[in-house]
Amino acid sequence: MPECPELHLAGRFINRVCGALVFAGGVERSPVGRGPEVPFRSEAYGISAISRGKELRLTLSALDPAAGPPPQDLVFRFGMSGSFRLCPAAELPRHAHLRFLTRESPPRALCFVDPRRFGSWRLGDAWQPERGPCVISEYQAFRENVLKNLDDRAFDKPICEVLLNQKYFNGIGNYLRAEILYRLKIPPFEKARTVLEALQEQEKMKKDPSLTLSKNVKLRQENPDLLELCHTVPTEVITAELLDPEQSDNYAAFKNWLQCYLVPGMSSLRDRSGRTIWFQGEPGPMAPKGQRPRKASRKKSPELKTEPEAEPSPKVTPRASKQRRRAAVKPPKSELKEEEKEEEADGPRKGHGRGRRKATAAPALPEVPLGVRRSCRISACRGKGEAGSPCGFGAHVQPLLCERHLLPPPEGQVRGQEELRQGLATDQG
DNA sequence: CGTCCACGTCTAC
DNA sequence: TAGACCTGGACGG
Repeated sequence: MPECPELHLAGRFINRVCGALVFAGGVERSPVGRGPEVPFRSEAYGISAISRGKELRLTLSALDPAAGPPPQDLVFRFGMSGSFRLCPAAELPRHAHLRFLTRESPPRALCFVDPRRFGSWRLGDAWQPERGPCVISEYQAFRENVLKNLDDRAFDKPICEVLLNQKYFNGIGNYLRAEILYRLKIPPFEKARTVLEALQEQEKMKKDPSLTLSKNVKLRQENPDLLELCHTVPTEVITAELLDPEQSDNYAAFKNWLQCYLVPGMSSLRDRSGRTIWFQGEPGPMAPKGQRPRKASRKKSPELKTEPEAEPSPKVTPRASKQRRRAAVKPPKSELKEEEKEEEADGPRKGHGRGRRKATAAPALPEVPLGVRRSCRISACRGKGEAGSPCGFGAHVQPLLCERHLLPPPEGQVRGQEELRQGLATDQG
């Protein structure tokens, strides 16, 4: 669960739940984990955590500093699927790549779980130097870092792409960028510098000395700018406790909170790095060409078919071509070995084993009209009792949204922001 | 069964 | 600026 709210909540979880626990022994690492062995061993140690943007630092400290080893720091990134869980050491979840064992009997394990293994850890206390200040915990520094560097070529890009640049927006990810831009109805492919320079102007107005302090505060709260939202939107997720690491199978509140990302009725496009940006309204001047905004509808393709959608340009989306190529070029390297290792590392599979795909020489297809891929893959309403999936909230989003909004919004008409306001803890009164 | 898609970086043309 | 790196859920045939 990997944008700054998830990292922050993971840290809070570790401090609250593990703060009272005593850990013992060495740190276990699965052979496929994307990080080094941890050279730390103590017969009684504690674990504390702190997050910064999309990184999380753990500190292992012997309870008796005089007798034990010196403290060991570790900095994690969660990739697309990383998380921390505390569970009985005898029932490790699959993909628990790093484990800290408690001294209890029976012991439990604090696990870094990461099915896709895009996450990693490094030894030492250093944050990744290229990453900017945290949008949550270092708001002022974050803001200044952006506004002082608007001449950087990085801001030549569309705002939606710049929001993923961790040098300036450490902690923002794909769902947050959509939610933030949506609150201000900023076209995602407006040039970043244009958006942010305008913000500098507003800055001056807000510093108008004729305003009383309280009026100024009110003005700011009622008219948050883009950079403020980069702080308050993720903070909403945290303070409203939408994502509870102890209830990792319950994404109900979070799904309910999303106003734009994955929401039926919203449009989406691929940005220049192939990531899906969700938005409402105009895409903006720098929108990639050859792609038409796609409406996410609750229903699946049949009605889309009726719409004549012959793609005028033969252009293929980057993603499409990418995936086709991957399918075609599939040289599995020494599979058996990998499979065994994974088996050992991640424990027995729960369900039906899915045999590895053979390298079927799927021929590289010629370009396919976009319309073919255009159909909405968001599932239809399924009601609540759906079994929880081990990771990812995407699969859960739809049912809940449908619960709340029993009817889909008519095409083209989207719920107003106010209607959706959740009265979350950002109001400060 | 196969294809598409996912909360993120990295590095190699 | 494409891939590469991965697993697994949803969906279509």
